[in-house]
Amino acid sequence: MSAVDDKSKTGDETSAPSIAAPNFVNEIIEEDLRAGRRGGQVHTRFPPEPNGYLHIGHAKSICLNFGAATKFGGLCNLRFDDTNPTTEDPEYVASIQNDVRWLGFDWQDRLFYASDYFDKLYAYAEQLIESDKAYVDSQTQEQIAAERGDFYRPGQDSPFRNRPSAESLALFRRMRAGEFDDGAHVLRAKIDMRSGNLNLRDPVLYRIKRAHHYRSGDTWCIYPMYDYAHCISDALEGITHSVCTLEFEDHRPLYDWCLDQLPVPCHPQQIEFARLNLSYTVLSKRKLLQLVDDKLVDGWDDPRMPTLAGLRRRGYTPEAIRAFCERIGVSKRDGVVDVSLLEYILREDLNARAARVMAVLRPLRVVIENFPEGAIEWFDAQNHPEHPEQGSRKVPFSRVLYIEQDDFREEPPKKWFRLTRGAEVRLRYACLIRCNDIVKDPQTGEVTELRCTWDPQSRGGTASDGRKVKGTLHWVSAAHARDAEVRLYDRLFSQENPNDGDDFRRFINPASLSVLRECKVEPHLGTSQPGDLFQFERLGYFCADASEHQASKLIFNRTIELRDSWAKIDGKP
RNA sequence: UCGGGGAUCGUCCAACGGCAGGACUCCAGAUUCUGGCUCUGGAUAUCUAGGUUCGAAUCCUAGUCCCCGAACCA
Repeated sequence: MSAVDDKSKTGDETSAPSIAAPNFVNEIIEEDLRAGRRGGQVHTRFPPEPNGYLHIGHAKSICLNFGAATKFGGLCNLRFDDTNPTTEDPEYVASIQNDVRWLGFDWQDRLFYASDYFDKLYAYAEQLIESDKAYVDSQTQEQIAAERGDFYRPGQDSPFRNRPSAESLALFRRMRAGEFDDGAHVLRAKIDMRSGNLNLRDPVLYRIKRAHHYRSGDTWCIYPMYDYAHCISDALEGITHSVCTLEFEDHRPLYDWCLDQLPVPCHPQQIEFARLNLSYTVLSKRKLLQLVDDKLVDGWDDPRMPTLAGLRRRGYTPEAIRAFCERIGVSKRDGVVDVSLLEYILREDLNARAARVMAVLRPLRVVIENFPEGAIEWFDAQNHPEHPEQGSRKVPFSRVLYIEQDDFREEPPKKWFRLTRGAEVRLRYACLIRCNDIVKDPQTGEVTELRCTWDPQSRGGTASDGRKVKGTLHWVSAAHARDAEVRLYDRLFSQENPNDGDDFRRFINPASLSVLRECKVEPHLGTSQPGDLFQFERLGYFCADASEHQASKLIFNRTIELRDSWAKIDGKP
């Protein structure tokens, strides 16, 4: 895991999240404020369970919750919903805090854990029993399940449902004291076994689970269930608007029921929105975990992962992710956002900020025959043509250069602007060259070298006689170039909806990563630091790998290609 | 067959009884020392059927389709 180290900010840019765009959640909050409800306060929370890394779907929720708080002058808490010790891990707790901070949000001193409320939750549970709103059921899990009925048949009351509350209380205390085996008893709410909403058919509130909790250790052997713990945690923190995803919609009556039975400080309003789905991507914790466990990717921060850690290592900026979350909006319709929107916003952000450099990924040797051996010309190259204030740098030019193999074709197709025998092109920021001859490997017939001449009158890139060339190529001087490894990342899945079939893993794109080990980059890149972002001119946006890049071994990740309209033309018949 | 939710360009989001709009994608063109960026133009939508109304994406009625729900997961 790479530390939070945001190299992506340029000096004059602020990382302050922009004000949340209007959406139906904000409209509800605004209306509450207008009507003077909830004491005129806005207090939200982001409540992850620490059982996996955060992904871009969580970013939507984070932006919504923190964004609403910011927009209305309120607060947003970070709370770990850690009520299931068997799946949770401190590694996740650390990564989640790291990622939320990196995204640009601040919970200040309001970092909470549901596990810190275990005492209070337990005391409330005793109250529930005393007021005959909950009872201890001593049936097996199977019996309870069978009794619950199904969608079409009502449930049946448990034989223990009318157990005297004193008896339930005594049993519950013994559950807590560790006198029973796992599963021997559960605490259930006494609601309505015939409800059409299965969540109200006497849901389990507490279960016995002898598992070591990463925070509370072995203090507890009973743990509260989500429906019971979440609403009370919200109330204890004074949450006004409890925003969650659509699948909790029919849990809302239970959320409200619990709070109605107890003398909690307040009764937050649960509001549900549609979770993010992205084309060519999986966003379920289960599947992401499987990718990691099965080593189909290189960990949670593999640059192909939609995790915030993966996106960060890939070269995404927090600003781009936030802009994306704003742009997709918030609604109750479940849909699939086209990943090309994410890519568009990424390019938009990177185009504005990334310094331009030249790098040759698949080198083809070029000899400038009329350029003296050992001589060097230094040309001035702009760091960012759209931001001249970012200055320029000197790039060395000499007799032997490298250009991209893709930029030469012996038999050029129509509309070919690049190099071919007899053609003239510009080397970016340098000069015009013409290709006179080609050298081939006598065995393979592969083109191994281009023999060219330069026009000394075109120094800087424009011909003295005003003649135009259509093609401009990037290049590096062979003698001055640094070697680099470049990792070309592409979409992890080749199927638009990888969740479609029986096994999402068969849609993994076999070309999602290809490693190029013989790349040549301009000397300037020798001083680049892990995390630095660049545009390799004419190729795409790249970042120095956050964990493996070093001065002695340059490693760049391709964040995203530049749009390539030539590929379209070239691809046509 | 039960409960909850949702249906607007290919995709996402707007329009809150008064000209269906924006963004992405796609197509065409201009510009360009990045076949990038930028700019211009174009294509494409109100689930269906009735009703209310001067006027309906919006209100009413009846359908249709899609999503979620039967963990001692969250």
